[in-house]
Amino acid sequence: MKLNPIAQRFVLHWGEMGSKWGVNRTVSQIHALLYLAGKPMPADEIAETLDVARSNVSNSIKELQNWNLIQMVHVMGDRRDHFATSTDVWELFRTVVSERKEREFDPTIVVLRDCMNSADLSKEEAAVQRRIKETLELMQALSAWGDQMLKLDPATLMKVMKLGAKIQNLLLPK
Amino acid sequence: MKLNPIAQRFVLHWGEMGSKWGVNRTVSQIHALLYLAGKPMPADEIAETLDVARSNVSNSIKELQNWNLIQMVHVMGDRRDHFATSTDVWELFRTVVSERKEREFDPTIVVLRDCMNSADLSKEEAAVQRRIKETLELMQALSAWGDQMLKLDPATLMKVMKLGAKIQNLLLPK
DNA sequence: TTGATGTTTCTGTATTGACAGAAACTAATG
DNA sequence: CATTAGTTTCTGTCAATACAGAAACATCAA
Repeated sequence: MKLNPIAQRFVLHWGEMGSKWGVNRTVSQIHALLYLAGKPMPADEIAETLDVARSNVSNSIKELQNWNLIQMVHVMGDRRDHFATSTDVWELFRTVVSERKEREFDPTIVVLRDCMNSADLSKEEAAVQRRIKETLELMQALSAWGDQMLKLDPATLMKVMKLGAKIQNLLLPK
Repeated sequence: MKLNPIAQRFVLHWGEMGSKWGVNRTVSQIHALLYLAGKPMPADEIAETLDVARSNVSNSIKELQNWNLIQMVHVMGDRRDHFATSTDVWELFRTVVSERKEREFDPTIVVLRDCMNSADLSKEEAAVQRRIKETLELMQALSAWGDQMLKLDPATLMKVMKLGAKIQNLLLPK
């Protein structure tokens, strides 16, 4: 599969973005490719299109599966595993946010709670205790809010976002 | 300055977290340290406390300054520059989100817009064009929403978050 | 059961980024 | 203006990660 200039630019840029956010470049590129392709692709074709080693693709696919971002599917008359991602950008967005939250946000909350419950806490100055507590509270609030937002359907979520800062008008008269 | 066990745990964990999100470990550690310390510290004391090279601290401080996360201050009777960060976790949160957005989110929007305006776009399948468009739209919506949320004061923002999914009740009767 | 096709794991190399230590530089003080 | 205290930049080393290529493994069809 040969990429047109725009698709190429998209895939390459997505790879760079991924890097900046701690995602392996090849992993992001593969996902971008499958998203644009919009149809299942076998691993060897992915490797060829992106010009990376077959084994690299294999490992990256495993990673994407762990992130629930791609599914394995089969094509009639083809023995090979094919891989596909959702073409619904909202669904992808929510999957990414939810996975990241689970593996890189919630664990921090656990650590902070742990700190708050530790016997060692009394050794710290009151101000330090307060700051840890405030950090925990902010993160918990964000976490609970995030969970609820993720449950809303895209259309509602979009409405909420469109509302933007006007939301405070709905808030006050209460 | 010697760190108590809890402070140490906090600082180390913050460093790990940073790494996962593409922030240099020392940079995150220094920021965590200054946050907990709650008072200005000179570079050499930071280096000693975290047990890293003086030069490493110097570079990391520069990075934190670029992120608007720390300020240089001076202490009476001390020639050295001291560095301090806000102890308001909300302010920190907003600074980080806003800086990240500016340098790693908005540029992607620019690239996507560019793609949409490119003459090459017609070479792509209609479905590809649509997906790029949808991606751009989602990111623009998020960006605009983020800008507005960042302008709200912490208390309001907290109320919005507390409201959570109940927000859709305010939305429907409209 | 054997060859063909496809997948996964392993091993070594290369690249990147982090970091220490030294050297160079700058500014303040007497 | 030289000495001291402090900061920044530079250079080389180290560690982590990404990656290619090969080998091992699995599955299917004849």
